[in-house]
Amino acid sequence: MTAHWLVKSEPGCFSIDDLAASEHGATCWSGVRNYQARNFMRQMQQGDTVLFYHSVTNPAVVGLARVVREAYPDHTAFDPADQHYDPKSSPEKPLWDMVDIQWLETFPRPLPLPLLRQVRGLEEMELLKKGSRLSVMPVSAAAFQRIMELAHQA
DNA sequence: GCCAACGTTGGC
DNA sequence: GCCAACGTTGGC
Repeated sequence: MTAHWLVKSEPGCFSIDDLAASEHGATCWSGVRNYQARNFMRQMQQGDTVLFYHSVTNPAVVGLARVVREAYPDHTAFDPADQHYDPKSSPEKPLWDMVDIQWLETFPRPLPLPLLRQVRGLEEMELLKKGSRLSVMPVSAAAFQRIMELAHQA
């Protein structure tokens, strides 16, 4: 059974265009330094679909990707020069994981956060909950369906 | 730019 | 184990 997820990224840092422009449209989703988000990534399976969300600037769900490699150690945590360096993680005892995701599509029209807040049936989405700061979260099959419909409405 | 909400750290 | 202080996220 395919599961559905949502990942957040600041477009100024890494946008869906950056993903699409990556080699094979794929990238490692590194830099996650939150246990809850990490644990969700560990549950991701190859082929799971991933909604791509732009945070901060024009917050919106902007496209779709899929998991092409399941969780493995995030090597950026080992590099003292990396922005996401974490001395508590080492190649011998990795603390943080990442997955690889691949671009599938950029929606013909992005779905802005204020719009999503108005959609009946999405009220329970983690994304829409007050104070939600999770950067990786599960999405129910129903919510996923609804969002895909909205994204492709004429 | 402001600030609310949240997670983490560290003193005790 | 508690909790205050701090840093970060992210909407507005």
